[in-house]
Amino acid sequence: MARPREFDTTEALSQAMQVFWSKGFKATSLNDLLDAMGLSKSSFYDTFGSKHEVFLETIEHYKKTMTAQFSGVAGLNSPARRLIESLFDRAVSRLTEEGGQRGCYLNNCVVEVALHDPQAAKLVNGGISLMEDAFFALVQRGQSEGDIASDKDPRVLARFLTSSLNGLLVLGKANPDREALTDISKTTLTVLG
Amino acid sequence: MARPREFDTTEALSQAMQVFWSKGFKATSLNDLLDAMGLSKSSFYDTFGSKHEVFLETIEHYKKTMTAQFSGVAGLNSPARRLIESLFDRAVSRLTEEGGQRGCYLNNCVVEVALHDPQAAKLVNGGISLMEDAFFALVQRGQSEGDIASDKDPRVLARFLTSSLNGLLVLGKANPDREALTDISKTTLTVLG
DNA sequence: CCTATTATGGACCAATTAGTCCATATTTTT
DNA sequence: AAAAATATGGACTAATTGGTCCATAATAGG
Repeated sequence: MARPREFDTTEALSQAMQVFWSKGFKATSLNDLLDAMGLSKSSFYDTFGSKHEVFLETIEHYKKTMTAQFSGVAGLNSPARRLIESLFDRAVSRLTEEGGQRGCYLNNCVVEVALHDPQAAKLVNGGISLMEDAFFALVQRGQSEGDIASDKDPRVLARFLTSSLNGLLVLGKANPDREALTDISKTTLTVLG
Repeated sequence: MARPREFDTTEALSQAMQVFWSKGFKATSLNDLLDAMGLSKSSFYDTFGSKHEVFLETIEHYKKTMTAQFSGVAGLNSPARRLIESLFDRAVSRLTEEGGQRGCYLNNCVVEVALHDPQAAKLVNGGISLMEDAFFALVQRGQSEGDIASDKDPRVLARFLTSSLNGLLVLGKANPDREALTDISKTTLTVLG
């Protein structure tokens, strides 16, 4: 019918997310976004509507990529318990890398914005649920594989792991001390039995 | 020598902290501050210098009040383990109260600001250390009282508790579901043995 | 009374904010 | 060739931002 879009929308969204992730919603200016996304102001508003709408879409985008990653991990045929451990290990590694202190995007969004932006809050909550569900599936598998104590409620363990991972990421953001983070990570995993 | 200050500086600081706590640093405007602190712009700048300086001072202020609270709790002669439990209980209660979802001020500051504000980051880190130290003292006491497993490194436990409490607060901010939060809290405490 | 300090309010500032509008040019499909 | 959609850049807006400056008034101690 007409001229096709020249830029990749999800790629642009991904770039926008990077900026929000690093600077937060409020501290990200329109120009920051335009630079990162490589768009003219006109294209930006034509395609995305407003700063806030892009923001909401980046949360959705994050959920998609995160679940893709998670289901990738869960699909590996290593023991589920090992997979859980490696998730925590990777978190510690990332936090102690240079520039790896951005934490979890959902986490950042909760803290900065959840209280005053119900739309964002809802999306973020969905994301956290996905995280919890992923842990839930892994815990169940771990229990049937015999690597995780079966007398414990998998839903409770999943919640605990979700909370712990978030705590780890916040603390690591504040002070990326590998030893302390490893301590925390290992202690957390002892709960699995 | 001269006319004395009419307002209470630490009271004003406390009010400023409330605003930052609710809205975050960036989203708090100068007018928000003036309203909350009950100061004229002139008095504000005379006394505090700038928005950023007030912000830093609110972090210090928080540390003072927090440590006061903590040492108040630690001074009680209930068993240390009970005190730790009650800290988590209170967190859950607060989170499930109306308007109790602001989380931990230090936590909020870390997430929003630590990456781009080294001065704030340093202060916040100090605050988190205080928290960890408070847990450390309680854990040690709990171990000598026989209520906490003595074969575990108290420093490690203290770090774990600090991280867990932060995770709990973030998750509760996202979704103040009493049942889920209680699950997490109880699971966390099982680590104490 | 004099001086030092504080308090207040308003004028003022330059910069930045998100967002609109428009005219123009470029591609595509029919 | 025409229609439909996209791209671009620049002009423009109204509001808000943090912050300065100043003139004036009140209040304390020496």
